[in-house]
Amino acid sequence: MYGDKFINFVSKGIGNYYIGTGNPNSNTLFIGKESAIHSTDTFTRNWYDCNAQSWAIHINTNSCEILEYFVDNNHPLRASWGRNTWSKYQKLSDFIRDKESEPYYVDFLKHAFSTEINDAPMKRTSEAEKSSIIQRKLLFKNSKFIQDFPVVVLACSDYIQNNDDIREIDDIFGVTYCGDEEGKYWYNKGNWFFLHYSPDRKKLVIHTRQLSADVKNEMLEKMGSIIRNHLAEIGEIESTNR
DNA sequence: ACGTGGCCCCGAATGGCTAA
DNA sequence: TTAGCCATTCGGGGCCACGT
Repeated sequence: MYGDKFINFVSKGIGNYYIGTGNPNSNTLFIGKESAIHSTDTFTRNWYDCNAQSWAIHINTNSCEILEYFVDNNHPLRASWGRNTWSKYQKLSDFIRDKESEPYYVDFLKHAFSTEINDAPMKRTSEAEKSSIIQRKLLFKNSKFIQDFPVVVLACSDYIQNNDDIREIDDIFGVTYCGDEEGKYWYNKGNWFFLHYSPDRKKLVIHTRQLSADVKNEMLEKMGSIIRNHLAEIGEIESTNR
């Protein structure tokens, strides 16, 4: 059910780092800033800290996480639905699969895997501890599991950089920016994304902002169609029951 | 009438730049 | 070196159009 690359990534992570959530066998990886968990929320903190351990159990028992569910009135995601990150991931996933969005329904976890570039959860990004991001970038660079996804969405804005001096995205993911004409999508100062491809064009890495409040639907729709076309071109239109 | 989603504005925080 | 200024980002509040 799970491949060696993932099993290896999980076994090294027990007691060390956060793995993520969703379907590790999918073809799309979402990388956000950090999990939005309040410092006083011990229950969710505990869930986060035990993430690698619980993946080890899933591997040993051939089970998986709950990958689809309805966000009812009592669900913590309900109040901020439409603004929070998971509702935006869901919408993007719907565009990728060219599917109508169902209100308050989560199933993008079946079709994508989600993790964070900062392994230090905090409710607000401004208060988050950011000193360990550099180590996690190295972890991602050296992980076969992370590198194998043919589509990576870096939804973490300034936590990772590609500019005149620093080419972190190129370096970590083995890709290059394909230029302003083909690869730059700019809607306003808070809505933009950039395309990067591997030399053989099989891997697409998209750099964008944290997908949460004030994200334009138009941007998600365009991003989704680009990902969909890419998956079709490399013959990865996903199977439905992985 | 009401709920939902899209959008805009505001505040807090950060980081870069510059002038004193 | 440091204070001040500005641009950027993200969460929250709230308004409004639209459809049922």
